[in-house]
Amino acid sequence: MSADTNFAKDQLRQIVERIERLEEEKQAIAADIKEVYAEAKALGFDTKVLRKVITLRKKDPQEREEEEMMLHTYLSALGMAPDFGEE
Amino acid sequence: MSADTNFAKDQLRQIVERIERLEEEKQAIAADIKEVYAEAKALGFDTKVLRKVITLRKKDPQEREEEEMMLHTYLSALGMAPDFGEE
Amino acid sequence: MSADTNFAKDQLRQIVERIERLEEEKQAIAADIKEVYAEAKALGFDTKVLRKVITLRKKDPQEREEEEMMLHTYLSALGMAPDFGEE
Amino acid sequence: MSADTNFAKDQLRQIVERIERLEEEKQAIAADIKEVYAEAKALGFDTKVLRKVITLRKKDPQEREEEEMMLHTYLSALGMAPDFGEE
DNA sequence: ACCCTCGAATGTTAAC
DNA sequence: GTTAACATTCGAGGGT
Repeated sequence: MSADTNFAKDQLRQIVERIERLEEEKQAIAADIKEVYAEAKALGFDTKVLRKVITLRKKDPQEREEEEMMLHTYLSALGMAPDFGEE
Repeated sequence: MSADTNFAKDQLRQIVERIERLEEEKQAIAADIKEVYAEAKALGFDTKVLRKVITLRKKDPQEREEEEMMLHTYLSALGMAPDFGEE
Repeated sequence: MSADTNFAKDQLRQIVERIERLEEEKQAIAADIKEVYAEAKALGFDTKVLRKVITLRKKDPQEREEEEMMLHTYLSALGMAPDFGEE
Repeated sequence: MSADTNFAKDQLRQIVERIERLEEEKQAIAADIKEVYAEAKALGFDTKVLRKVITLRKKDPQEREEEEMMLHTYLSALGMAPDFGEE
């Protein structure tokens, strides 16, 4: 088997290892998150609602952005956007 | 081969056919939607922005609901929700 | 506001309506598909496998084969090839 | 407002912060993984196949085999079994 | 204890 | 070719 092929093999092995290592870390963090929810539940919080809170807080900044875009939206579509002239 | 098995085979075949038929229809509609976007583009509309408009209009009713829930959210989490007492 | 702009507005409105109408139809069909899977399940079929069958039937056999070969190559490089040894 | 409620509020705040912190970390790792795939691609590897390799390595061989068997059963019923005839 | 609904994660495909 | 939207799939959580 050629040196090139062996080289490629080693590269592949390393790539796979790196990915698997990172995925383990990701899973570990996911487990931590689950744990926090479990604690919250033990403290009497409603986890379903808690998840919703997290989701909403995540989405909020996006929505602001989108609403801003919404203004440009119709204006652009109607050829009235400030930046674009009639072209 | 038993009658039961043949019966099962026929059922499977019918199920697969129905699903494939429905998926074709779904694809056809998806194609129609693409076409409308293409027309819109030809008319000078910005399709990216158009997609955003559609998305936002879809989300709006949901958001209202979610924001309403947001109020209950913290209240529930803090044991202050109207429905639940202190338990 | 100019006549042109009003015209553009109407166009936009119509486009949005057409897209939303089509998306509703698409959703309806998606619901039908779900229903068929539910029926299949009630009849004792494994929906997961059933989905795989549908997927397989969609794919081009040749492409599929090429992917399989490449997969085998990678697995071999990692010493994980099934059936065959190290070659 | 009661001391208890204030206490609950603080707990809630801390919980939310912890979760959000962990989710950030998770996202960071997800970004790292994407990066490794990008590198692999630059080195000439097929990322699609690579992802499949990773997936395969994760799965339990036994379960995998059972699924394969059931898949074969369904495909046979549809006259699509590979390698084997109608039996 | 099981099903079922929901949200997250992945894989695919189209647009630019 | 790269990025982002889209559809599908997988898994966890909650309800019955």
